[in-house]
Amino acid sequence: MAKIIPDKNGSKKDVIVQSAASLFKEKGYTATSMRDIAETIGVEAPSLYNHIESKKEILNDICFRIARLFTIHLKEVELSTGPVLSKIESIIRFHISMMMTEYKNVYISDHEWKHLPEPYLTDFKNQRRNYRSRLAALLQKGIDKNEITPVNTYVAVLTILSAIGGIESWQRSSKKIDAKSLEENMVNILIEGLRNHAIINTDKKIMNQSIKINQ
Amino acid sequence: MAKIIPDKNGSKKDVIVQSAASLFKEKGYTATSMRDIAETIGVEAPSLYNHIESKKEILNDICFRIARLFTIHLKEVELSTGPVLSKIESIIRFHISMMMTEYKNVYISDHEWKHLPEPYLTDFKNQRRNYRSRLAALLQKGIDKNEITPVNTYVAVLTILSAIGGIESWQRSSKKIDAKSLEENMVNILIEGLRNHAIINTDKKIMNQSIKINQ
DNA sequence: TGCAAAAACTAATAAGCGTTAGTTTTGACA
DNA sequence: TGTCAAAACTAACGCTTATTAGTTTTTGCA
Repeated sequence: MAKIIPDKNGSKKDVIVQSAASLFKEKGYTATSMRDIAETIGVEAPSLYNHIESKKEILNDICFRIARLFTIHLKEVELSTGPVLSKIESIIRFHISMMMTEYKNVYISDHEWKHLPEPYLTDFKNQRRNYRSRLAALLQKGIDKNEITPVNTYVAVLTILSAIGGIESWQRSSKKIDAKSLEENMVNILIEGLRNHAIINTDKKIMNQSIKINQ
Repeated sequence: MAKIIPDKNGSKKDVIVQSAASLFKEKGYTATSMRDIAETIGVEAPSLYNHIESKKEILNDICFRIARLFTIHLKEVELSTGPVLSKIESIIRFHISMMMTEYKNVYISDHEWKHLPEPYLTDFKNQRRNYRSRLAALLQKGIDKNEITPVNTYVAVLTILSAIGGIESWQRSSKKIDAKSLEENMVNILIEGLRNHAIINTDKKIMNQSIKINQ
């Protein structure tokens, strides 16, 4: 009789959720069965229900935990001081670091949220819309201050988010290119794409200084 | 007794494939049933099999048709003359125009290819790898010629492709922003992010001229 | 109009799905 | 060691799946 071995947290549920996450990422939520999840853990499918409510609950846990982490960081950046372009850079770097440390879960949150059950689906979509609006507002402030080149903020937000979200190999990045270099390249392309290159030199010094997160 | 009304091509299969595409885009391939597809057309599920081989064949048709269109265009660009940055711009604009005219199908080709059956899955992945390699080689040529800022070409390719692929609302873009402005904003962010801003002024004239596609 | 082919239908298949019920095993503690 | 709850198990439910078989209807043409 096999059993679920708890992780360092002591939570058997986390073992199930993270095993499921691997399969959701690889095969998609719908194509992954409870029997698939059970098999990778080494138990029978009904045993999972001693620890979780339903398959949908697993997806809920993944999507909302990731959404919360992003929202918390955005709040911190909004409350910080410094040039707008540096704030944007901080957000970009946070997204990249999330891709490094939480790749599977971020991927699922990005690609499988459609299968969330109501009313959670509506809630999730609202949170996402809210996040993007606030990011767009930040960009607009940068444009107003001549730090960022005049651009449609709606397009810019989606460009940034999907560019980062689209890199498939953040987690195994050591193969083709090391993580730090991956991050610097990506930040550079996006930040230079947004920077207002028409400004005078004295402003550049201001723009390149980094923000201070208020703890 | 309902029936399938052929489109202007005269092909009933195309009606099935495009109806399926709408559902695949909305609910995902696995979550879409043959009964779902049949219902939107107004027939019973088994009737579909008079025109198609299987559900998998539908996905195959969609993914490989889109892949072919991109490959054809890339070949044209490779055979054309002009500055590399203009070639890249042409590719970006083609991707954007594909998002406008073939949104559903491009989305499926991007997001549902995992469910292709072997050996088509392997074939598709090879085609995609090949496409990206050739795009990276093009970028490298631009870097060598000082048109493009030195950057990891692997990262740049994925940044470009996923940025374009990630804009979710190309087809209903008229709501928030018109198509032309969407395109110009996106091209601007990406091209400026790649441009080598350290070069001298006389080079700029060359870089801004457009390429000539050899017909 | 009559005939053949195309294309629709109904009924049914075997397989797989998430989940529940009821039972047995396990592990921690008295 | 005996007890009790936690957590595993087997069996099965009701439902959905893609697809096939066999039949009926529709369509295009002589």
